[in-house]
Amino acid sequence: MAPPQINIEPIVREGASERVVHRLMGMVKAGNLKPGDRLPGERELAELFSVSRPTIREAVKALIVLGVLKSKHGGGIFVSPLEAADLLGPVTFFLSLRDVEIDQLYHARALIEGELAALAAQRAGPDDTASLARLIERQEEVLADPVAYRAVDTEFHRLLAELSGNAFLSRAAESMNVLGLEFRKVASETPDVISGSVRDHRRIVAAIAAGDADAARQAMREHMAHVLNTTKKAERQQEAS
Amino acid sequence: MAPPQINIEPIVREGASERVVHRLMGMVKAGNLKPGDRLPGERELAELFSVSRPTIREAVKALIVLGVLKSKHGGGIFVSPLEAADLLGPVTFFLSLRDVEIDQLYHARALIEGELAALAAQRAGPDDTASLARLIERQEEVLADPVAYRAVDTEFHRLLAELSGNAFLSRAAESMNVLGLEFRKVASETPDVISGSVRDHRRIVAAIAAGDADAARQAMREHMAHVLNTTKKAERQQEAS
DNA sequence: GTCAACGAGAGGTCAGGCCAATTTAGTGGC
DNA sequence: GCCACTAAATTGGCCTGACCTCTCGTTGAC
Repeated sequence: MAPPQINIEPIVREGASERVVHRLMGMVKAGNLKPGDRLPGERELAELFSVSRPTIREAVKALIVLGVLKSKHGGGIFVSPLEAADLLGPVTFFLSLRDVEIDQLYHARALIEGELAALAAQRAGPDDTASLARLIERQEEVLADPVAYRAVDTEFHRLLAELSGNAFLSRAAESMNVLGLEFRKVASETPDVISGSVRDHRRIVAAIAAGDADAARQAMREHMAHVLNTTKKAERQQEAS
Repeated sequence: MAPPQINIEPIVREGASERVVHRLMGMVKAGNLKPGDRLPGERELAELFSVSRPTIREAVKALIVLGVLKSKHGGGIFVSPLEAADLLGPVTFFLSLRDVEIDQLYHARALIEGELAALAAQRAGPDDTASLARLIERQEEVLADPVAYRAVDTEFHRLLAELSGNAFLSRAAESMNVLGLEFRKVASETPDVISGSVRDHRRIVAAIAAGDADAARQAMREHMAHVLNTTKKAERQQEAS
């Protein structure tokens, strides 16, 4: 066995752009740059750090993808609000990295979305339940249009997640919803399947409006079970064809 | 009030470099690019995506900072192992630790880890419970070494997740464990805190060995509550200093 | 057969320029 | 004097082309 704890770290020479990334990250973390602050222009930054503009652009771009900075074309570069929800993008990415087992996916969704519904029931006010009700009305208007329905449906789950107030569960639910979309072929979403979903949604909202967390969780879990059923049914039909 | 539901989203034109970022991330997610794979050269990528080399470099650099890619000077660009720590490390760097968010994080962990424990209780065989017991023995050997304990603890939760058989919940639990690591300062993990955790672990394993899913879930949730408590206590002490 | 030196190819960086969007200041009308 | 409109300066987005350094495969000498 090799001698322990050699730690030959220093071989990793830190390139210019990485230095810039770390310097900027440090400034944000230390509070020298606060959310909403505007950074100097790229040309100016290049001079400050004694590097070229492409190098600055690489570093800034990386921090934008990380969610730490935001840039407005022609406006400038700003420090993003740094809220949990904005920074959890990589979680979504990480969660999307698996071969999808449909039963597992919906077990996970039922658990997480159910909890989101329960949390929403505890926190939602009259305005919130009104917003949910409006979304359901819109769902009813597009029963015959699977594409439009899917958009409103996603919006429904997104709002529910927001109402839960838990950014971590929201992210997890979002990624799993996206994963589920892969399987829920649009073709399988017939008007009566959709109207069944809308019925589920209405029960969920009713429980939330009543402030009944357990009922909301239960309703959401049943909804997920229904979605799983129709998804698997469509899957079988496709295989048979 | 402004007219409702205008939703002028589409203004957000997706720049060239962002398109490249998303395309590459999509290829990784879809499995077209697997960990360890080598990407075409920058010049070649530029031609493939019909953009210039600096644009490619910006996108690649961003994905490197994100932990999705790695590059070796003179060697090429490779897909990274895509492990949770790599992908989420940069994020935890910025997650400001407001009490509310710590509560959210542990609410989420309790939910997901609890379900993992319950699933494990339903599926684990004698060999599995023996493995879990062995890990607990190792934990007892390092009560006084927080760093070593943390490694074994992570291994314990990882094995539990594997036994659950649900890849999505496993991933979600792993992400949240990594996110929580930033807050659980090693310094706060004193021997008696650790021995408390080991006691929790033993109760969890006992429930799993008995095949009692509800007891396992409950034990795990209490464990999470304990961890949350000590984490917040350490946080307060640090603020006071 | 082994090993060292060489070179093709890869990433890292730089310089300079054009385009597009935004901001802002100046100008004109009211 | 105030406000709306326009045009120039500013800023990010992207490209071309070049040079450097490092890696690795190959080739040649030993």
